[in-house]
Amino acid sequence: MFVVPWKFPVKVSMRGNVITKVEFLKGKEKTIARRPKSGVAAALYDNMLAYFSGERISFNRYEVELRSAFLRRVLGEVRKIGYGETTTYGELAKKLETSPRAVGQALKANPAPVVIPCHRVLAKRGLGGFSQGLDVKRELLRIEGIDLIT
DNA sequence: TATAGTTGGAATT
DNA sequence: AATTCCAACTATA
Repeated sequence: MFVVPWKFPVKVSMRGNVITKVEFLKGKEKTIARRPKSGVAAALYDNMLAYFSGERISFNRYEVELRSAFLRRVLGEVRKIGYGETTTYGELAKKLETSPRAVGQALKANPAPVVIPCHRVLAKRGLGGFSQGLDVKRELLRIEGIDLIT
């Protein structure tokens, strides 16, 4: 487990080389940022720092622990969304032949925001929701240069 | 199994 | 613009 310093510090939990959880602290908890010495964790830490400073980073090579097959299906599709691009719940639902609501649920259950870019999935009108807080979602979109209309 | 709740969307008033 | 219905999935009892 390690924490990446940012506007909203990011806490990353891992088991081996697999990411199990990513969360934003938003100043609620106090955790000291520290950098892993080596391995996948160190690479991820560096990638995150670069990402938050505006570099076009892809986290697709990192493995994330996903419980259900449905979650893997939906989030797998989400990971195909490129940097700076967006899609909607409806689009995903159509592609996966499911309902927009089910997609929303899967995204809410996403254990690793940022690594799996669920923030690039918006509602058809406006900007859906975000389990870690909408302020975080807006900030992430802003970093990638996506302008919100509403 | 039954039921209610979801980061939605479309239809209807 | 506000309300109502729909759909696929999950969590809970």
